[in-house]
Amino acid sequence: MQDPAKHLSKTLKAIRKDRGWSLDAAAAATGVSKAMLGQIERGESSPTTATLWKLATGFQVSVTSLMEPLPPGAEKTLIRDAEALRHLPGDSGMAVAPLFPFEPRFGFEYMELTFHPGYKRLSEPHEVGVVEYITVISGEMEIFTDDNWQPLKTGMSIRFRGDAPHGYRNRGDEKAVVMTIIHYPTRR
Amino acid sequence: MQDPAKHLSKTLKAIRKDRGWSLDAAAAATGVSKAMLGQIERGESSPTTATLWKLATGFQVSVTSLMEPLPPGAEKTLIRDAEALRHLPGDSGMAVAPLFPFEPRFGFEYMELTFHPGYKRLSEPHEVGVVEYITVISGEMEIFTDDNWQPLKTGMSIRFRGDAPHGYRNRGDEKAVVMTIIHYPTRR
DNA sequence: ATCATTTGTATGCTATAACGCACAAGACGG
DNA sequence: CCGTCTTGTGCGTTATAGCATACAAATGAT
Repeated sequence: MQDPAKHLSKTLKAIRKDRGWSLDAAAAATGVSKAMLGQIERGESSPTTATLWKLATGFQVSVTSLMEPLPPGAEKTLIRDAEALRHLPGDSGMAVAPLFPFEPRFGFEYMELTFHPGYKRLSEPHEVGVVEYITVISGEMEIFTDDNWQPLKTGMSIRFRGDAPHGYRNRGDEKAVVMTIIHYPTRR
Repeated sequence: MQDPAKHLSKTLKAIRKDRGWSLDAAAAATGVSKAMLGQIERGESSPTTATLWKLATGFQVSVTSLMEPLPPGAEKTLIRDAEALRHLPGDSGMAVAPLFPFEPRFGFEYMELTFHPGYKRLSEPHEVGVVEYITVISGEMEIFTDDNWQPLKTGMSIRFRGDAPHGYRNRGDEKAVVMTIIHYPTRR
């Protein structure tokens, strides 16, 4: 997040110009007076949430896009090798390769997990609203969710609530490798 | 989006109560007077973007979470089998299995791509702010980004801008399978 | 019980968001 | 050159966001 006022004024004007709208046209579309629109664009006024709402709906954009400067820049290409990142935390039986850690602007983390034969773990519910994605890359495993164990073969994916009791286990005799996305709602 | 006023008042109070803060404590943390805080929580006042900013930073949450009602709930567990979903669009040489299509509240789509030997494709830049993640599940391939071809072996991942010219090719003699996440910025 | 402390709400006041209208600068055609 | 239209900005008024303070109800301690 940054200073919102400057961002708001700039993007608002940019959007309007992009559509070729005059202040009058924008006023008609949003229900906000053109005088106020001009002041906001010039940074002389900081609108209330009510008018912010009118602006967003009138322009058909999200409130977020008006408030949060989206690309915090520095969008560099990143390359990760799971082989190099993989490590065994504490108890083991499982290895984790944190490919792309959580970043607020994306809202999720992305990693590779390896479950060795016999591994089993029941996880406490996370923060409310968390959603987990799992794709089985090799081997087979089972996910506990909605009160039963769900078998997943290679190539299968599952999406389930992370804020409910859930678990992972590998009852096969070869290791299971999965890709995991954990999406957090509230921090976005 | 919904009526923001009610959402704001409710969530603001919920967050404050969740932390066990009094109006005084919240006022100290945010820099907004407790009288105003009370009015906002009661829906009697619609704050300006400036104070909305103070609230978000003081409570250490995103502006978005205060403005946009997040998950409409009903988070059912979903299971996808790439084998069943996989299909070849048009020209072919590539197969796509759309595991989890785009949903606004998550902000990304998630799919499996298969590139057959000899496949090559240069992609036009997408919408600005788009970021792509690719993990090579099997085989090897190359990604064109930042003006050169980046080789990726099995197990390697890359993250790059989708709003710049980029491409995919498979110069090996076995097919390459990758998992792809395409993240869209604040699209509505 | 009584007093002190902490809670949220109500009050009066100032700053400013928001409106409608009027105005000045440029564009275009006559 | 002169109307006429469109653009954005300036002005005066009203509505309300925002603050500081005072107040009433609840909580707690002795």
